[in-house]
Amino acid sequence: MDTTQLLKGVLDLAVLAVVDGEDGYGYDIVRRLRDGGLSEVGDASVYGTLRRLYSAGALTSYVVPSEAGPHRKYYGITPTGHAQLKQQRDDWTSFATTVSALLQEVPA
Amino acid sequence: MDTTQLLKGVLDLAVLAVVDGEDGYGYDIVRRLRDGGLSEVGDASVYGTLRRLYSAGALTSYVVPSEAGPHRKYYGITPTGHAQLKQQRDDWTSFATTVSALLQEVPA
DNA sequence: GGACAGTAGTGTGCAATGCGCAGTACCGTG
DNA sequence: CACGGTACTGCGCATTGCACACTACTGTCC
Repeated sequence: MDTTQLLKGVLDLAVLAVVDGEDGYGYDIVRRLRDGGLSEVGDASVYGTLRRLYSAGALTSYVVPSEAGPHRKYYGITPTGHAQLKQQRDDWTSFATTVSALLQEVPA
Repeated sequence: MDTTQLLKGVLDLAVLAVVDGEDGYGYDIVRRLRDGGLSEVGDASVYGTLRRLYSAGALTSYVVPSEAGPHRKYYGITPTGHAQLKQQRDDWTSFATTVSALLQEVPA
């Protein structure tokens, strides 16, 4: 099965939600998402999303020089990002409700 | 707000679900989807989806000559389509559950 | 009778986005 | 000092929803 298409439009939301809990860096965020159930998410997708959200002003970033390994680019959420998270969470909720309702319209 | 991206991967499912209840033609299906809550769905998207599903063998089609207006191309679901519907419905349900859970991981 | 609105379907090109893959860089271990 | 693991970046691709333009048929109103 291919949940790729379902991810579209939700990855932003998922990333924001994860970062909203606690700042994180790319690799870590990928792990958190996978642990959270989005096991099929690709790392490149997450990095791309982080960059996009950063460009949009939804995230801040600061580099923490390596302690063991390469540097880590941490991301934190901005007020803009928080607003976006809230908005998209509402969108998602109402959308999910609508779709679920549509699916149940069929009794037999 | 823009639910465009959310629609991706769900339109197939929505169309299958609607047709599963009763055969329908493009214009009619668009109306049913909009009435069902997907108010922002574009007509071209639905026609495109119908063609795609038909090519994939998930739908049959038969033309009913006009009674009042141009001809109508009706679509019905095939066993293949039914299987796909079932599969995608499960995918959706589990995906929606996962995402909802992710979103609630953040208490504050 | 002819312009026009409404219904129904098709084709084209575009934009967004997730992904695979390759590449870079840094660390500790054998 | 080669190698595997961690961390990040860049490139090109495929899918898919959408706007827009176009065809075609019917009934209505002037």
